[in-house]
Amino acid sequence: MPNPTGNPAAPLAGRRAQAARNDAVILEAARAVFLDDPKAPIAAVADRAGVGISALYRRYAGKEDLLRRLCHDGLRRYVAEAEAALAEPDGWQGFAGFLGRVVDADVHSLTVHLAGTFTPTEEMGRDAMRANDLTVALLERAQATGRLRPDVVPQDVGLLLEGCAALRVPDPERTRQLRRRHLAVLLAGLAVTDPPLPGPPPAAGEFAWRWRRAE
Amino acid sequence: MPNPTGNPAAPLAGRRAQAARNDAVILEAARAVFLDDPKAPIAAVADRAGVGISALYRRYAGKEDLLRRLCHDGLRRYVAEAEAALAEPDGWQGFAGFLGRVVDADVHSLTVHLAGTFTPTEEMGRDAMRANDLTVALLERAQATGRLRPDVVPQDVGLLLEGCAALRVPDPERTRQLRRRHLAVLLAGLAVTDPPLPGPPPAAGEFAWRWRRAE
DNA sequence: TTGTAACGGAACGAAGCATTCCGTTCTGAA
DNA sequence: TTCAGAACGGAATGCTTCGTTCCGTTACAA
Repeated sequence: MPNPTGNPAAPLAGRRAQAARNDAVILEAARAVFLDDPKAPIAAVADRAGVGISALYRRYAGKEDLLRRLCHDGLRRYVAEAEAALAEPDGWQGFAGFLGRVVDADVHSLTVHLAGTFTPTEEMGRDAMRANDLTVALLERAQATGRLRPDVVPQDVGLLLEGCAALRVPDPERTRQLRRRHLAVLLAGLAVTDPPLPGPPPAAGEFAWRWRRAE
Repeated sequence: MPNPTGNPAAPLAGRRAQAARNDAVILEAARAVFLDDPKAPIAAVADRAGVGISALYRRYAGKEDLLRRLCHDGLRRYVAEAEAALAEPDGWQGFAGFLGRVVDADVHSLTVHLAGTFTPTEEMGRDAMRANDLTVALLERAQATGRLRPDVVPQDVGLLLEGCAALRVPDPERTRQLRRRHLAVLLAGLAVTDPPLPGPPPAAGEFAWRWRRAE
């Protein structure tokens, strides 16, 4: 009985409304806390959300459940941004804008840094493959414009994002600015063909181990 | 009595020699372990070194002592590399080569990632200031050649290094290769003046908080 | 008025970890 | 050959942290 008033459009009120709002508050708090420290105790999330621990356990079976949810949300965000970027007419603009938005959203910390702390679902596996396909498409389209150096491979994208995500200061907005600055250097370096990139480029399955559960 | 044979040039032998060798083995193990995980238990260091825990405590008053030593060594390495780079005739080559060697040596993980886990000594403070001065000199010299974009500031160097240090895979040599690849993109982006870097550049004392002890 | 969804937070138990302690081994000088 | 002690291995200790459970309370809905 999701809406006891019988009016499907009426906003929830009273305790039910508070509970619904808590769903969002808790998720947001969890995002902030685990972004800051992937090993943070679950009590820190409750504190940040301003709720008790039981409010958390009412919604998630355990810490692993919450982590999985956060990671999956990040993955979905990545896919959504990539799809939006593919709709952009200019291939290079689409690629560059995509990176900027993904860096801003801190998607990388949500996915890679949390990987290994839970066993992924099958749906996450599918979404990850889709994310990979979209990345390839985005990259090839950008390279087709001639503005993106031809010797970057899809796996490089993840590494670029990781480099940006590593930058972190206490103030989130300042963090965003510094990452954008870092990304600007990287993009300038990607828009140039000389000198070519050194070393064996990262291979397709080279980072799969990240998703294996830490033993 | 460092050399009981009385011969100053004779190599140590027997138990004393083993102990001297252990000094190096332990330090090397600590480096590897804490590079991999700054929060690693001290027992992991002993395991990796193939010694017992007491061999560690014989040499260092506690974990904090060991961490401080490791960090200070990294700082000294940074200073040494910077001095060597200043001796190089070409300003741009000196700068680029410096970054490469510092990335290879993983100095950044040794310093910033370990910061906050111990109270620094005064000597470390002096060395840090010296490192800063050398970085400024290196940067200005590179900019004077016209090959380095004029809108990078000394604090950007630390951020570049941090981005590279974030990349890590199980195999150390592969890690080095991937970081070099990342650095190549960054250097290409630094060698170009357009577009200018966005956002307020990092300020002088903006990262001092990293060195305050975690409470 | 009352059943109950939602909650707050103390309590519990397990795990991890820095440090200490003690018994053992081996060196090197007498 | 003897033996004091440097060097060491690793179990024991005591403490902290953390995930999860449990129970009493609140306030809405009927």
